[in-house]
Amino acid sequence: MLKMMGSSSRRRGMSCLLHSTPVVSLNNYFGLFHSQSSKPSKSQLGNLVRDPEPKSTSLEHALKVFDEMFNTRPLLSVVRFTQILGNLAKMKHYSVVISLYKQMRMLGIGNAYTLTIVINCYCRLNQMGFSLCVLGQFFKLGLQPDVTTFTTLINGFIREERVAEAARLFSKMVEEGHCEPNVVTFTTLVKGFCMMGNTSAAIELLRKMEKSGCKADVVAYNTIIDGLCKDKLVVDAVNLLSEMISWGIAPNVFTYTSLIYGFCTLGEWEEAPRLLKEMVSQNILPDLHLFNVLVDALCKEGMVVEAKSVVQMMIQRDIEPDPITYNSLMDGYCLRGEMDQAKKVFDLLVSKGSMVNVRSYNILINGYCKHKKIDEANKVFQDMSRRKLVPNTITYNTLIDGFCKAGRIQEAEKLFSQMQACGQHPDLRTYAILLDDLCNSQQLSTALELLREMEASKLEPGIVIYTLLIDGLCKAGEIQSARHLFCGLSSRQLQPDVRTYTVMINGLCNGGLIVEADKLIREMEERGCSPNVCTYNIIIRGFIKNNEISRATALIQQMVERGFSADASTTELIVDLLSRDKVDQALLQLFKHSL
DNA sequence: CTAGGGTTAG
Repeated sequence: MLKMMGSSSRRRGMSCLLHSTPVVSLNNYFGLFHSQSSKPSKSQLGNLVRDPEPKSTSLEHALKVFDEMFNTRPLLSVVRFTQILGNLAKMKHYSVVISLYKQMRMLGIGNAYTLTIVINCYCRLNQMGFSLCVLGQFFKLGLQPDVTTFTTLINGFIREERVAEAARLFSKMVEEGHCEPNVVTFTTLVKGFCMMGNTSAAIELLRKMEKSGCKADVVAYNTIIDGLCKDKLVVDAVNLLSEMISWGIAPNVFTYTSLIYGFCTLGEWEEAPRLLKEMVSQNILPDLHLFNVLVDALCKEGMVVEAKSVVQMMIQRDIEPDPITYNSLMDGYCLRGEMDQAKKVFDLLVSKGSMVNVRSYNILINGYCKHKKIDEANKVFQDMSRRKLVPNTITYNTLIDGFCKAGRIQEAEKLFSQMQACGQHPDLRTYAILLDDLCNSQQLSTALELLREMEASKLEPGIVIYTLLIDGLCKAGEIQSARHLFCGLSSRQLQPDVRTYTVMINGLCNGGLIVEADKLIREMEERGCSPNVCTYNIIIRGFIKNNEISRATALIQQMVERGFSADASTTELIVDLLSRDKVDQALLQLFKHSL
């Protein structure tokens, strides 16, 4: 049932192919850039781009320079040291920066810039605790953190999705008079609000920033436009585009990437070529990142042929597709079940040097699992070690799920032990997969044991896990235990969500506990959790089956009023009811309206 | 010499 109530309802795979023909023809995508003539020859470019190890060479160089600097007397200026640290940080050698800084500190070298770089490195390594320790060092060394330091810390919290703490630090910085936020500080927090899906708070903050005399720039607008597009509020995003242009702020390739993504996920395919034309006419050239977004959007809707034509176009424009491009394409083929094509893309990645990565493997393994080719999936999994690639938690979860769905529980359990032995930690999804399977095969005591194992480990089972178990218990007829688990949620600081309520209501209905089910659907509403279409269908079916016609009628009315409609099996029950003349004309009328 | 924006898998 959990599957039926599906979480992210993003349309995937075949369904859309059946219902919609792509609006945009290949010619539209191809024809776009024909006006642009001069292109550099590509073979040389390709060689340049594939410099085997640019990172490590400059890393070695930097380390050598640093070593000499440490041994030079008198010591060189702190600025020289800090410059190199900054460059290493830009090359993402965060832990290297940190260890070099520790050596610097022993020699007494370091200023506010140095410390800010170090804070940023800890943030990038998701080590906010250490970032805050470095903030403490400012005061110990008699240095003042500035707006950049605070912005870096705010960004660190946001990277860990700790948006409330980010906002608190922002206020603290202002209220305690440390420093005034600038456009970067505001934009950082705006991003945090967007990440939480609170785009209206993000826009409010943008307005507040402008009122405080701090002008928005292209990055600030891009951040909000992107947030809106991800929330499918593309109309609002386009309005902000007009607004920024009216202020004389020119959009760039980031702006267009977000907008194209937004329109594509709405299925408004004709907008992508239009926007591409519009940007090219303003001399903004699409880059690899933008093309990757387009390829992925097309693939997610099953339009792999079109995606492939975009890839052709990239190559024509001397933008080399990267592993991300090919991984998206592969996933597109997997979604359609065209596994031979997916494998071809995979082989292409392999042939292009070592462009395959763990993610490529995960995509292919998932494709095989979803199309019931578990042995193929297993073969691909075995192949990873030959390429010295280490399977991660996602790899194991995918394959474990595949084995479970194929009814091969023993192999699934073997993999579970193997992942722990290999040091890949099971996460909440791992447990969800196993619990779901144990529930489906009625092994409830094992499931409860696994729950206890989770509770004992560092992983805190979330509401999803409890919902799975409540559902399992209900289906096994253990309503009392299910109810007990449900009631215990609040003492575990967990809020039931719409699925938890629905699962519990379903259990109560199946157990004939109609009054209690009726009470629960009211209670969820009172607690700010509205029933969805699934909840209504389940409870209405439950009521009809228990011959509670008047309760069912009331809920049908409520459901219709809220714009939901009955699904096939509920409809069947209602039609049957009507044919047996069990209900009054009012319900008949109501039901006609709902169809 | 330090901070902010767009992409892929369960």
